[in-house]
Amino acid sequence: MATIYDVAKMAGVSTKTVSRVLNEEPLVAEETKRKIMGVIKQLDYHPNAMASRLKRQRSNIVGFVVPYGSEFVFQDLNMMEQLRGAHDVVTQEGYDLIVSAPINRKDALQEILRLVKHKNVDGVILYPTAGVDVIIKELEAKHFKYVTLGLYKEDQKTNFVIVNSLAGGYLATKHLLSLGHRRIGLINKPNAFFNCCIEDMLLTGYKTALAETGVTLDPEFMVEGDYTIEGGCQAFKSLWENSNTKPTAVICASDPMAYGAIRAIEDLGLVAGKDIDVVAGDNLPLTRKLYPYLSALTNPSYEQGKQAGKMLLSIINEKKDFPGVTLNMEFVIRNSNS
Amino acid sequence: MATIYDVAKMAGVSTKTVSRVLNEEPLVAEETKRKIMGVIKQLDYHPNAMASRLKRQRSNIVGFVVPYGSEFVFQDLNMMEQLRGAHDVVTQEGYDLIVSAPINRKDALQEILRLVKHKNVDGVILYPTAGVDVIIKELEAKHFKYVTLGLYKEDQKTNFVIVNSLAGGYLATKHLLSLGHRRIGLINKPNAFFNCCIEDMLLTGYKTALAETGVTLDPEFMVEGDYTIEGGCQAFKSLWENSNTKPTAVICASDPMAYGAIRAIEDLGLVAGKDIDVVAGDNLPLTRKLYPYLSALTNPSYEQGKQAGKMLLSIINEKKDFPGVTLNMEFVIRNSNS
DNA sequence: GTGAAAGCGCTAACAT
DNA sequence: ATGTTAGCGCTTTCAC
Repeated sequence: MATIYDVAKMAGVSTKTVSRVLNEEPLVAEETKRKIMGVIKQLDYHPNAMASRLKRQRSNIVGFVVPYGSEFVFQDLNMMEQLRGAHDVVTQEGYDLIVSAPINRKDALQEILRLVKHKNVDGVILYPTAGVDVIIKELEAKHFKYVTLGLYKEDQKTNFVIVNSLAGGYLATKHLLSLGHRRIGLINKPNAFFNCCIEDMLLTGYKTALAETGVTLDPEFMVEGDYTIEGGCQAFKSLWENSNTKPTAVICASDPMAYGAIRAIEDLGLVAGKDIDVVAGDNLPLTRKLYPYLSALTNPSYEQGKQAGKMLLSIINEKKDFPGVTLNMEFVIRNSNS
Repeated sequence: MATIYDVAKMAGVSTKTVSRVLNEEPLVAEETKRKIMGVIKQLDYHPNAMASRLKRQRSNIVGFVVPYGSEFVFQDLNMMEQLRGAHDVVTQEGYDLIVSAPINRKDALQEILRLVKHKNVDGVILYPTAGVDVIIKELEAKHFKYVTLGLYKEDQKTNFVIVNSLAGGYLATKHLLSLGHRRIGLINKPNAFFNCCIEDMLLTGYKTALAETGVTLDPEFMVEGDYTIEGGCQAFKSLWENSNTKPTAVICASDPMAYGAIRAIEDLGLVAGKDIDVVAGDNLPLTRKLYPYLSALTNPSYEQGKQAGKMLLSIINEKKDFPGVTLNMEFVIRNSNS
């Protein structure tokens, strides 16, 4: 493989001049430049990234570390959307993206440190999970760059991108109320799944809308799922069995749980979207195709990943923290009477 | 950040000895080793990956390049399964995985060369798409390492992992025949989607099974989808409209097409799995959860990714090509009368 | 506008 | 069993 020396020699210039051309620095005579470019093409020369990284002390790679193991992750379409958003924005800016999905939470924490301490990456995007606060303290002490998808502590002010579901929850509930529903189930996310410390805004929106309309809150209608299809199915069934007056509609905090709820509804011999109105929680592309009639909260997970990637690059380049960003969940009404 | 010199100085040894300890070479006295380990811990020293890579001329990173843009890719669960398989096996072996999903095919080809020529990665996993043969020729000329997921030319002998759907297609058809079906639709993959040059084994299996049972092949029952949900939906509808005697069962070459077919069936007021038997083409985890009653071909995409990753590492480490691997699609019967 | 030489942090010959 | 020294291929002072 040709090196910068070969190019320099053949062009009859110094390596520095070649380097200048490579890095598009000014102050190179047009002619020298043309000549060098010619030699580069002729030798099919490509600067060795490893060498320039060592010298620059920059890998131009960012890491995306996910907890819970690859099995979970690559099938979680929301996470994939976040990943996609991060991928798109960092590759756009000339960075590469390393994806790492260690098998369990403890490994994930170690993985973050491995990537960063050995200078494998210039920064990481990570999820707040139990124990992550210790890791982040260490990152900060050593000035390693990171962005969290969610809050890792209540008073986190910087370096995060989160989604607030308040408006979504409110609008979804309002919508169902306006359709005449008075017994609205809520299959919520588990109380401490990704982030341990933010208020449950979906629930708040739900409660607010009910209160505004003068509908009394029935604890029987609020259950927890675990974000999965099975969880949604079970949750709906327990909702149904344990409530004296059956719900006529249900809001699910995630799309997979909505899939599960729909299956549960069908198992009861009812028709989702007709006998029981269902609102999905993410509005994934897949959902729009599988159940086009479903009204849905819209989880901006792609945008979240994108913002996180963008923020991480800013943090890396400007060597300072950035204020956190909060995205809002929206709500999309679709025709439920298909 | 501490360097190997700091460690060497503090431990009162040479950098080489520290290096020996780091790389777990033998021939280091137990005591020196212990002392060095102590210093390493004390300084929280971590070898700089960029430096060792430059010296070793190895990045310890492999690339996974997907065509068709991130939007397509991160929502394609089969591709994600392949990615997951590759991820799991390469991370296990101490490599990192760069995922790159350029927006169009032409970019993807350039992306492969970029990753490899600049020594960003030690090798790439790639898909055979139109034009890839030129790229691969270049890779081979420069001894860059690669593995293809599919065949990029008819007579490819090495460095690929493919899935043969012959047995799956045969068994699926046989199964439907044994249930009494005589008019079996086939929603096949488009004639040249990923790989341009392998025989359509699914079709062969289908035809063989029909012939064996003495059922005459009806061209009306064979349509092409485009791998997507919408494509499957449309394909089933055209199958239905254009056939004089309607099919009573349908085999879909991919899971998303099965989802689409099911929607089409429902749109006709029929019940999938009862009025019309549906066989899905991948048996993705999601499918098992969404439509648990569906019999399905089983696309070993996770295994495919794993094998590809493994093969790539072998190619990198042993500096020679490896014979291609063919995995078989299997067939899983589930209860269709739910 | 261009070049000489030092050095990023590690590993590998080749000593001893 | 351990140390010395010379790079890996680039970028970067600083000088001209």
